[in-house]
Amino acid sequence: MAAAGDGTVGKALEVLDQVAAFGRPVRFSELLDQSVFPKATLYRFVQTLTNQGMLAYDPDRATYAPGVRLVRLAHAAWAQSSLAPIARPHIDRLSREVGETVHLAQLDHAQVLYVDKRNAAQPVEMFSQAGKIGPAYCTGVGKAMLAFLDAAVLDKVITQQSFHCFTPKTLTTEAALRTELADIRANGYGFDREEHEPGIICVAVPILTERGRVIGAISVTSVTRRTNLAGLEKLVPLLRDAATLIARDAQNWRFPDTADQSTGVK
Amino acid sequence: MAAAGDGTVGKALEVLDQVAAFGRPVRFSELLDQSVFPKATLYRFVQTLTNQGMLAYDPDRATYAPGVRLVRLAHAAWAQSSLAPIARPHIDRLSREVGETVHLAQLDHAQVLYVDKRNAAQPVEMFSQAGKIGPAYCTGVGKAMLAFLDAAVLDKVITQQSFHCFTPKTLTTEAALRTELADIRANGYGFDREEHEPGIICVAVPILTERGRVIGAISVTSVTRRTNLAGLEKLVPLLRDAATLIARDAQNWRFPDTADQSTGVK
DNA sequence: AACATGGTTTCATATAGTGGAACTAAAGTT
DNA sequence: AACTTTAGTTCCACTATATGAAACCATGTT
Repeated sequence: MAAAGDGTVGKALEVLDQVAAFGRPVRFSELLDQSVFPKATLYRFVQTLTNQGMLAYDPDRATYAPGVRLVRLAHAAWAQSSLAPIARPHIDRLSREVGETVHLAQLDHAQVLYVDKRNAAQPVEMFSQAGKIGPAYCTGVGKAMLAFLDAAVLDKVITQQSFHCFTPKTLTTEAALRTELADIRANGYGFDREEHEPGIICVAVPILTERGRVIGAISVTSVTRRTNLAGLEKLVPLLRDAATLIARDAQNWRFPDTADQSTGVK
Repeated sequence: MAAAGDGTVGKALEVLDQVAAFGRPVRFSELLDQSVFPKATLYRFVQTLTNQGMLAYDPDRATYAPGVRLVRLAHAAWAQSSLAPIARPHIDRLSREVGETVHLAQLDHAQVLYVDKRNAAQPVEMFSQAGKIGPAYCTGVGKAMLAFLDAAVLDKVITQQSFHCFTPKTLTTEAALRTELADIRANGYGFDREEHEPGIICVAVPILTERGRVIGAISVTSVTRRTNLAGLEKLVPLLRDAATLIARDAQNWRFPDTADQSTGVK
């Protein structure tokens, strides 16, 4: 679990996560039911978060939902610390070249966070995709990233995997996963062999800094009726190129040294 | 000011905002310089926020930036407590009808937060637009929302306006703004008369619940070389219709009562 | 009128945050 | 190489702050 040991702040953020996890506005009592905190404590957290704008209270329905302040903060996060803006041109090109859906993901805690997605055919549907999360142990991008983590970090992250069985092909043991990761590390790329959803396969490569730190992963997704693993494997060079370019750009990315910061909406 | 009196959590979030405000990765010392907190305290906050994923630490450059966890949370915030998903079809239609840029905004603290934008010509560029903030006292959407706030709330919000002068036409006094707001309240719509940027004008209407609570605003933006205020005024009925429909949908919006919450990335 | 149910406030207690100061690491200067 | 400065991290005694049981206040229910 995300270190709940970070004192009061950590606990408050836990509550925030809890609200977000509901996926819909929740009543205080619903939160209370599944909360580890006693009534009064939870109440205070919710109050604090609300008048901080991290939660939004709907007085008509008496419900709480993640607040709009998060949207503002996320804009900054997405623009600065996600790879999305840097990777955008490369993702675009890759998606055009391969004619399939391309995902860009990063690790958030022990989960995969999709920060961008390009669908060959359809136009972009951003926020509805960016920000979504998925399991690390049974997705292409997830495994590609895990494979290149430091041993110590990996150990911690692995303990946090649910190993829930989504399909008959899902890897459900630590041992199986570790074997797979070794493979991926050796090859430099990995597959999702219908481990998360039946009929859905993908190839993924990690995005590594020069120092070898994983900063993300990209993948090309397809369906079994259209192609197979061998078909996807042919795309590896393209993926690798894109990943390399993204890593390079990320490395060189320097932020404007000075300049006036205006409020910024054109 | 956003009640900084919310104990430890409030303080930590203040730090988070501070980092986000930089608009680029920052070093610890830079934060310290402009922080109200003593070194050790600030240090602990930054630590906590970092291992909570709210901040991301770049070891190569020794800098902090808003973390990816925010992106995940924002996804939930955007999907649930912003009007964007509900408003989307109406914004789309409006933008097609008027052939101009349409903005959807909500209030965040005392600022305007743009949660969606539809550009008649170009395709959507989501995260790069949603999440941006702007001043309330000199934008169409801002004034439209302020005009319909409760007196008490408005008083507080007005004290938080900077009244920075962006153009010769910017309203720079509380009195001027209050007069303007009275007008807007009477008419049900308001203009931005190049108050924020020269050459940029817009009409805006508030989005009101049946009970009369402001929940957001929409605007149509144009440039002076293409049209004028009278031209924009003709669009008011269309805007009003859209706003009404959005309000209705927001009112009726009920979230799935039960159903299994899967991890959810297709 | 009695009784839930959902939400808010109080208050004594101790846990958890605070911040001055001391320390270490690394970079710059003489 | 010794010496200073700057940036980042850890210590720890002190007390401000968070805690949560319990009481309380609304509403709606039987």
